[in-house]
Amino acid sequence: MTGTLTIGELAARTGVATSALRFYEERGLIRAERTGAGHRRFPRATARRVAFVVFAQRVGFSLEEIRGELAKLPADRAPTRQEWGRLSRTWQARIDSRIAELERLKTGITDCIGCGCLSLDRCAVLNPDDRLFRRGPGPRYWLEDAPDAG
Amino acid sequence: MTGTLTIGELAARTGVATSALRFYEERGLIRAERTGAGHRRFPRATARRVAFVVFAQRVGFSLEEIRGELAKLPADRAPTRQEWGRLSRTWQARIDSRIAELERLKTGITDCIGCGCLSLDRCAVLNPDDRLFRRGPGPRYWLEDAPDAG
DNA sequence: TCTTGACTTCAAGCCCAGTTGAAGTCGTAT
DNA sequence: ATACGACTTCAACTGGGCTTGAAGTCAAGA
Repeated sequence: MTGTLTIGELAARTGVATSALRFYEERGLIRAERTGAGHRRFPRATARRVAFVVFAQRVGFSLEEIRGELAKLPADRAPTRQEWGRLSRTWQARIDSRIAELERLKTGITDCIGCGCLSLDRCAVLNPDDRLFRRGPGPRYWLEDAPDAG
Repeated sequence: MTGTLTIGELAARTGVATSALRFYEERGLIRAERTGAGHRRFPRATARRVAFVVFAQRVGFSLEEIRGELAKLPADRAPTRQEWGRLSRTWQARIDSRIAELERLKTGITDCIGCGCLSLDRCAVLNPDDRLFRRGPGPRYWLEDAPDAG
């Protein structure tokens, strides 16, 4: 019980590879102090942050989005009940909109594709708010869903 | 009205770039005949297949998974009501399991991360069937969800 | 002393889902 | 005749999310 965790300990507790943890640190999702030898020492609260990263990725958020959410939490201590509550409410709102999209897609496959309605650019299922469906080039432009909403 | 579509026409009808359509053909998701000059001619039913690809990607399936689903449909004519019904039922089952996972994640963020339960490898939210959570190295091992189920 | 194991950095590589660009071929319109 | 636009192939590049490997540092144990 040292109060901090080595990268190996953190990896063991979270199931996330050390290489991934270094990558997350580089990307600003987690932070570590250094020992005299230059070794990382993570605050114990980091395990919760890593868990959040894993969960959020399952939901479909990019690391950059997750970084933005995590920036609202203190890096070196456990969040208060209030702080955690705020975070998890915005998180739940995002999940809800994701679920709503899936529901649309579920009926869309019969109603929309099945019937031959194929103007995807203006499709109400893919593009409910009449936003421009495609935004600029790049591999992942389909996957965004109003990332700045909420 | 030629009965078939050029790649440009298919792109215009679906909103999917010609480069992506060539990529889909290369990956076996769609098929085209060739004119004497080597130009692609797509059966009209291809537009429906492309729509399916776009929808399925929004849900979160990889092109390889989508290829597997599409392989159950005829490439060069519209699917019968039966064929389409079968496909959309398995599709809906997949969406349902995706939604169920999101519901688990939604409560998991407070119940599981919030309370400090951080044994992600054996976490019931991430890994409900007690499957091994991590399967081999590779960037995307979190994202799979029993791809061969159904 | 020497080896082992955990750590460090840095560069390169991998997979996915495409995009981009160069170089060339058609067919039609002017 | 020639220019234009739509098409072709092929190779190289992008971006996200890491992993892998090489080369080095440090502390503890046989």
